Amino acid sequence: MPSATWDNLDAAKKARVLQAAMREFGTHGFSPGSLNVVAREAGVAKGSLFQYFTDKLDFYAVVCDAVSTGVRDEMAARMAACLPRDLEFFDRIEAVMRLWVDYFADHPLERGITVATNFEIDPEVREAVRRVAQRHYLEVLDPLLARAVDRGEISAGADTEVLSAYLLWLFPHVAVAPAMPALDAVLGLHGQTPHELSGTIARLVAPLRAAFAIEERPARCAS
Amino acid sequence: MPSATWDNLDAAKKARVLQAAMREFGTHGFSPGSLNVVAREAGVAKGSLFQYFTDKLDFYAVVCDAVSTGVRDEMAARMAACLPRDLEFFDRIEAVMRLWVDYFADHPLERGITVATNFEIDPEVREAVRRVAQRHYLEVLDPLLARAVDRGEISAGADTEVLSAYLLWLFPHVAVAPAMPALDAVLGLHGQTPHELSGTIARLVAPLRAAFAIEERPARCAS
Amino acid sequence: MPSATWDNLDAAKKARVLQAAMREFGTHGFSPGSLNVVAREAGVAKGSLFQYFTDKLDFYAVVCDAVSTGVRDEMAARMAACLPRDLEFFDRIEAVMRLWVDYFADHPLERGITVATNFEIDPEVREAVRRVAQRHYLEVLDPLLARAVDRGEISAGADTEVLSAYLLWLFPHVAVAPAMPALDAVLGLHGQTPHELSGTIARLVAPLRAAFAIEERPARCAS
Amino acid sequence: MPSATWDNLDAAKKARVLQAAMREFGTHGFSPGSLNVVAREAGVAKGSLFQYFTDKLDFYAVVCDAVSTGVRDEMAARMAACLPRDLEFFDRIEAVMRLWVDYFADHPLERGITVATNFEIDPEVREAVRRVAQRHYLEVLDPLLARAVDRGEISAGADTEVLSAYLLWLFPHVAVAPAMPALDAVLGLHGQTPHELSGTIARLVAPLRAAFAIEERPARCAS
DNA sequence: AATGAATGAGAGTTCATTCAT
DNA sequence: GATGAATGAACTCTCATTCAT
Repeated sequence: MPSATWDNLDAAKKARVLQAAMREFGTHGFSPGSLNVVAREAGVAKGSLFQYFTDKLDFYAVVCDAVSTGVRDEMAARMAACLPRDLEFFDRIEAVMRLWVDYFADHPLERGITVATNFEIDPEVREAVRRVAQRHYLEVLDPLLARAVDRGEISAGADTEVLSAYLLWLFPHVAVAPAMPALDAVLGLHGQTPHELSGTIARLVAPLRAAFAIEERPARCAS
Repeated sequence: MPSATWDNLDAAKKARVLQAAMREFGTHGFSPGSLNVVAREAGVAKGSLFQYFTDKLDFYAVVCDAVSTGVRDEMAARMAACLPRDLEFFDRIEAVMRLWVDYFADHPLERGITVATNFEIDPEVREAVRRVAQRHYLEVLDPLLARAVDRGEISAGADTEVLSAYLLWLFPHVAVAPAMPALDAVLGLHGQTPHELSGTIARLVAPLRAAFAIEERPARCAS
Repeated sequence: MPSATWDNLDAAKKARVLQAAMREFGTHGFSPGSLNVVAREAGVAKGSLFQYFTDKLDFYAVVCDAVSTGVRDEMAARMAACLPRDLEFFDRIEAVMRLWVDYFADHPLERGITVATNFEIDPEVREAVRRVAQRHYLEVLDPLLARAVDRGEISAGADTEVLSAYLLWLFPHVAVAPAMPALDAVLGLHGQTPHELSGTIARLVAPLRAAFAIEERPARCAS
Repeated sequence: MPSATWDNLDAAKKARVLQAAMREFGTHGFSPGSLNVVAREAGVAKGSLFQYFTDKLDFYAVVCDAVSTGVRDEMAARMAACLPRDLEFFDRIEAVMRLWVDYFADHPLERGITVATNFEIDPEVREAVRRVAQRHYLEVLDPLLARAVDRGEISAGADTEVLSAYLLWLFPHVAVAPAMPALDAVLGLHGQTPHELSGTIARLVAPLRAAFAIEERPARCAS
């Protein structure tokens, strides 16, 4: 519940504040993130932040909300622009994931907040921040899934909830792991080139495809 | 690199320090966790902590290491005690996962540290803490996987790295999600009864089984 | 010295501002009382307060002045309405004190400001606020005293200044103590019922009566 | 509940802290009093105050307690040293009051805290601070009163509670009013010379004497 | 080896006041 | 005349770390 002051704020200043907050919270997370630093980097008075937001958490929630909304919109646009109309479901998932990875590779600030959102340990904060992000993910995924079921690309009886759960883990994981040392210990996602990532995505999607797709493809997944 | 002083410390005091640290870091994570609180709750002088450890991070690393070692040992014992000799691989994974879930349900302190380890955002800290935990996981998983390949329960050409990656996500997830609101948005893991959890585990393992197992079971997974 | 803007202000808004200020300053006193809160609760802009008044102290003085004027007027009205014409002086004092107590019991806002006025510690603020209140008290008391002397109810040579001083302490004390824990330690004024208060008032007035009245009553005061 | 650290503190530093606190709280009261200022003037680190005391209120309570204990002890000593053995009760009260006034005239710091204690508006703070002071007052007054009753200087049936209440008001009033402008509006206590004060004290005690004393003196009090 | 007092930087938050609109 | 955004100083309180004992 940011104040009207925030809503009506000069767009440039708003952007500066958001940007500084994304950098700070994205680097250190919520609790260790410092409002002093945000204010300084944004070039606004510390007190001003408290005229925009009721408290630190409110501020953080707004930042995360703005980011996940922005990301979803941007992704929707890219999906509309770049994806062929009638890709099979898992091919589409792979394609989206690659767009996703590309986007976050180019947007370290958004990536930082995504990390912070997914790695928040405090229950109250996580609650405030994560539900929104998950909703945005699901609003993109659910229609894709529904369409896949409709078109018979996924077997009617498939456990789509579990599929959702896996995808909801996969998406942030591949977005974030390439820039996060010591996150993924097996596939070596950290530091992979775009080309390598593309391959890794295919490998990661393969089991889901094997398990869920009505196949005209081979079900076994070879390395 | 804890000091010799720490290594030679009276066992009871050592236990008190570890316990207090588990509670504090497990509740708030590394950075917001307070050494003041740990010292107070452990009943040792604040200064003593700095004679045992070089700094906060060193301390934290030792705590996390101790926990993940302890968990692995305990799990190894339980697996030896409770698991039938010749379970098929995925049946065994499910069984282990249930043991895992039971263990963490009864050990909130260890669960807390597991959460903190998996949700650490600071790269330096994560590095210090997470590699160890992952190594312990893999030391349990890898032999199981190797045996499964040996016994032909997994197809020879299967992408076992990807399987590892999935399992490495699944294990902490099911251990931790039941006690963490707003973590899992789809399957409702939070607050599930042991019986429900058992079913959820089966659902989560099903796709991996479908994708990787040499089947005598049906490959499709229905909800 | 409130501005003309304040004087000409829409009566309803004026009332809202005064009311909010009474609540805030009456609860916390001058220095800890917050203009932010007053403005918010009154539904006026923070800046407006500074158009009505030169600064916080000016504002506070106006509020206190308004309250003590209002109280005096109300008390004058009640005295005219409720008091028999020819009560003896100390009987009248007791009666007035009971009216007084009743009034403040029903007017927590006015009571709050009375407390704040009497408990202000900062000399400049106290000066600005207390002289007015005392003048109002004395404008009520002095005529009563004068009449009493005139009518021979108080001995001609009596030290009426001292009597004034005592009454000037007694009135706010009994008005305020019933609602203030830890003010009066001996008589237990805090939390007394109206009936008990009536008795306490009689006890408190008794020594003054004994010392100052030309007696047709017994001079000793028994408990 | 100050910490052991405080209790064992180097006496000189303790004195510096107490002195600085008396000055600050005595001048501005509890809430507007600044711990920053206290720390600076005492020459200790801000953080140190929080190792001595749990919070500001705890600190303040300790300061007030120390002051009222000190004052009572000093007064007891002076009473023992300066007062003739068998003064009549009200003569004694007057004498004590003069000692009292002298003491506070020479001890502005103690006077400041006495003011702050008696003028605290916040109920929680007042409770924490005032009960102690009142207890100290009563521990001095009650024996005097008891002795007076014993010796038949006060009539057996007298309402000694009311007498206590008056004295409990009189003592701090005369101690404090000479240095506080705008406190007393009638007797002009502010700025009186010691000699004038002595007379004022006699005038103030006179009515109580008239009302309560078994008289060999005239009961009427003339100005 | 153990202690715990001392530190000062920094945390989030509130404040009265200013002034451009 | 009314507004409310902006400010930066000040607030209480916590922190990891040092070091003399």
